[in-house]
Amino acid sequence: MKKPPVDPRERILQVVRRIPRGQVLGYGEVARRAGLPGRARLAAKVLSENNDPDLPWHRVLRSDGRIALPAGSSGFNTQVERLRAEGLTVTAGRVRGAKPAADVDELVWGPPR
DNA sequence: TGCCTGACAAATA
DNA sequence: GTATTTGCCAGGC
Repeated sequence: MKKPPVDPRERILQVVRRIPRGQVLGYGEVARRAGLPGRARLAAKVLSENNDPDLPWHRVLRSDGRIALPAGSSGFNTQVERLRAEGLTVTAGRVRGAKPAADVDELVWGPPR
């Protein structure tokens, strides 16, 4: 079986990396799928520390479906632009047209046996 | 070792 | 629908 990284940070990055284009996840959801229930804030910190251009961090939103970063910020601007580029609609920091990536579990943990 | 902060979540008004 | 408060856990100093 595939053994996921032991480092919590790596696991979170792994989950975020498997989010399909046009789909989004919440910090709490990402943490839970990474095997770290209740570590939503840790996921946020990890994303804030990350510097990987290939990491679709912009697909990670708050439980309210809102952009986590403050409107007007550089990160906020980038996130909105990227989401729109994927066919989604962003209004007032809110994301529309996107649905929770429920099938990410299989993408992360491999084939569903 | 102890205190403060944080790209959060859920509940309440 | 938004604004506030409380709780949870890890990381940094």
